[in-house]
Amino acid sequence: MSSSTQPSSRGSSPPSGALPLRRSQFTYRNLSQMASYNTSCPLRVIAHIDLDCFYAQAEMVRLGVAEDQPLAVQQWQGLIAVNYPARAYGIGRMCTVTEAKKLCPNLITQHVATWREGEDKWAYRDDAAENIATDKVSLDPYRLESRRILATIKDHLPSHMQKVEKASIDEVFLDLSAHVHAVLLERFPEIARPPPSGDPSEPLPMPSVSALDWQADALVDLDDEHAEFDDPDWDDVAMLVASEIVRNVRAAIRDKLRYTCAAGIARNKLLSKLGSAHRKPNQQTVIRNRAVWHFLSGFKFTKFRNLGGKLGEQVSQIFNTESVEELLVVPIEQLKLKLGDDTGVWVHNTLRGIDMSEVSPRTQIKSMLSAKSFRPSINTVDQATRWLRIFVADIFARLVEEGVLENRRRPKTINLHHRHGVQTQGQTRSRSSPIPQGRSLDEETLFGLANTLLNQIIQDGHVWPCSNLSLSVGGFEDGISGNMGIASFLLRGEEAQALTDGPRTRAESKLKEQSQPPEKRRRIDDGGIQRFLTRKETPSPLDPIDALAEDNGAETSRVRETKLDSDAPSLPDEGPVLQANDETAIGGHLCARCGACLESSESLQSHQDWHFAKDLQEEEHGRLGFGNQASTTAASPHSGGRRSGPAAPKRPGRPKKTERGQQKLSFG
DNA sequence: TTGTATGAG
DNA sequence: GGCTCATACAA
Repeated sequence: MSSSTQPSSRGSSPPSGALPLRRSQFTYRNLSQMASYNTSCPLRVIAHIDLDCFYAQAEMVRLGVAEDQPLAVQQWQGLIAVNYPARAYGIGRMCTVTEAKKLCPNLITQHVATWREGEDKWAYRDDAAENIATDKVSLDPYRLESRRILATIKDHLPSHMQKVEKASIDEVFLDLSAHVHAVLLERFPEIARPPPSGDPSEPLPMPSVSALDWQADALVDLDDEHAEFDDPDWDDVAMLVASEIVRNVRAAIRDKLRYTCAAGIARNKLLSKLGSAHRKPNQQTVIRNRAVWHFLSGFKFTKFRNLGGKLGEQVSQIFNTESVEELLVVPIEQLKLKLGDDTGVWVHNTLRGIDMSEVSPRTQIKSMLSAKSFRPSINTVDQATRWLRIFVADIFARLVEEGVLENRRRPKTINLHHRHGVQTQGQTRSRSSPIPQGRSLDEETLFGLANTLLNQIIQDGHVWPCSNLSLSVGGFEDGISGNMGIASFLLRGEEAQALTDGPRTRAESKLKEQSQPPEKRRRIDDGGIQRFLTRKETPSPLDPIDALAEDNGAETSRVRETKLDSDAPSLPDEGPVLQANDETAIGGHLCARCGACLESSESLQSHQDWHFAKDLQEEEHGRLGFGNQASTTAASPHSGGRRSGPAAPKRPGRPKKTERGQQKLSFG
């Protein structure tokens, strides 16, 4: 196939004879769509940042070992992360500790921190591996480091343009569209002016540069033969700017925290994620729109997000191939027929690198779980109860970090899962119950609830032997900071009144509703198969509560705004472009802050007031830094760890890329 | 609301 | 494999 099968590729590019008056394939409207994070904007720029073998790096930083020191993180007799120096010795995932040591006698194998019955805090213990029967793993040290990294990332983005989604403990997505938009206007004054014709659908002039300076570090992924002859258009320039931003963010993470990471820059989450996995340690990859087809064609689709499991298996069974290229020729009707309409359409789009899913500005967790697999199974209520104590201690400590004590956030439900039988098999059951709201939540209360759930499970019989138990809390809700904060004076009448009625009452509920579209809660991020492009009429006001929340300690004292009316007025921007049938907000008032589409200027104003209030609220109880609260851990820098083991996550994608064409001048 | 499955790191 | 997380869907 050629790039013409690719949606966004410059399908019909004029003969390379350079007419100075050639127009961009993008319009003024497309440009302004960037400012509102319109998911169908063809100039959208998304980045995915992925820490290199995160747990291993965290231990390296904690222990202060040299960068080239082989190190692995051990969990019982296995390895859960291996740094790159160790991988050079052939140490990988499935290595046992002894094998790893044999391969590299110099290897440091640091065991993860553990909770231990009788102790009230997790800690790094020299004898953890031999105490699998009494210890339980704690990943807290990594959660804390994850927060520091997240804060650093946010610190290096403009306070009103931090659209960051924490995808996992060591990954984030950034929607850099608005940020890049601002940089473009600044660097290219010719497009900062309104369209000469006054018509937003007028094409932009071509960028005033004939070649882009992709720094060596930001490797561009190739094209097929001819595409490189086309002059760069605005999407290429946008990618370049984003690549600069990402390079700076990575440098900050490295300089301040001593962590390296890989990154991918592309037009959506799907592609940026594939991009970050493309060149692994400490590098970044740009996938320009014109290179998408070439980049994807070499993949097995089972490498794509959501196709790595049973769905992918099902697809490959039905069509008898795992190749993207081969599946690409299957008509969409065929996909719909075999997979169902929604899934069929989703697969069809995904194979083509089309993904309109939002970068959901969520950095807070929604549930927390503490679990233990019992190597020798446990067989008594007493044993189970003792584990519950540890689970509760673990979870409660984390709840404190989340601000339960200040009633900042608290969970609504508690669940206990149980697995009967041996090892990984055996049926699992669970029981859950609401967590009484009202009074403050303490450790004993939690323990009582957990015990009740345990008793319920026991009553159902078939409990012993038990091979796994896990306790989790979820359904977190934001509370109102006790002193009915500053936020309240911004609220009008009844809302303000309600605020005083007590924690988390109608006022909050109301605000919540307002921040989330009517019907259900809009599915902002990925997850489900369907729902990807199809809809998206009004850009959802991304749950602002979550949005800013986690900017913990970050001293990002934000300043008032309301500004950027400059781009807001571009209001009803809609995205023709991508064939994906998505018309967007029509005739609404867009909030430049979050992309929400309000019906009237009044509601827009009110909505912006809400942002203001929320900001103040956040500012008020500015979350404290995390670094310290680790209190418990005896961060004693001892090095002679134990064994080592397998590797870390992902790996470099396999596509065969023909690197080429990039360098040249920079902006005029 | 409660419980199970799936997918991911 | 073990330990977390998130989400969709069924009961």
